[in-house]
Amino acid sequence: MNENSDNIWQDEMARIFKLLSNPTRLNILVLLENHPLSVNDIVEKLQLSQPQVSHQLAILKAHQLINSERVGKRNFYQLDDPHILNVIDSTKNHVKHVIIGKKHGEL
Amino acid sequence: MNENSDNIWQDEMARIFKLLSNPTRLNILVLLENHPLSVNDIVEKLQLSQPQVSHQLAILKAHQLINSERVGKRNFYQLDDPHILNVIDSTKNHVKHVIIGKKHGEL
DNA sequence: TAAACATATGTTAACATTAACATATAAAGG
DNA sequence: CCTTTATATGTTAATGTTAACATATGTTTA
Repeated sequence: MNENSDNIWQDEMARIFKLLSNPTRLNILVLLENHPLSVNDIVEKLQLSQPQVSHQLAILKAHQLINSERVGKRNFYQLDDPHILNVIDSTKNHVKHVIIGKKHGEL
Repeated sequence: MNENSDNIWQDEMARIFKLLSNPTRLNILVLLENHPLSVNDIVEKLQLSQPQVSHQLAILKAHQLINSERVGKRNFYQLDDPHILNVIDSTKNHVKHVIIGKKHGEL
């Protein structure tokens, strides 16, 4: 009956998935899983250009996946919603499933 | 220490998220959450062209998110990996979080 | 307030994705 | 074996995304 009320979320969901579908952004999110980091921290850890990191951070922030706090000269970014870690984690499980063993029923 | 061993999955994860980032594909997956459906079933439920549905089904199948079985003239598709439902579900939670109440700590 | 540092923004070209259409294949029934 | 039904595939144009670069902004400290 309200099997259809979920449709409301689908568009927004697609938007979230699009955010996560970029390896750079995904890497950033995973880095932030443990602790807040400055832009430069991320630049160094991921070996990317500063503008690119800033750009992706801006996108992630615009969609409320992360937030930032200024400390002196530096901007520290951190995850804004722990749920997103669940998303990433669930996907990790799916990926393991695909990579390791192929299918379940079918072989 | 092996905080880095997860990096192996990130590329494949990004690929999965890309699959989920298309509203059409997402709609299809959600439809299949409950029961296998033929191509035409999906066409009717989603009001899309048959070629487009077939095309997206092919993509989903190529990435092992669904599989198909021929019954007479029809091809029935179903989810191949229940994990993917967890991914969708986790994301639903995140989306609710964003839409309903904005942030947690910050207000 | 100028210099140095940290980060953000704007622009554009390369590339990837999607949608729309025509057409091809495959099975079933007459 | 021809027709109908169900689905798949190929092609192309429109659109969206990413990466790379130059440059701008904001903060601190001398």
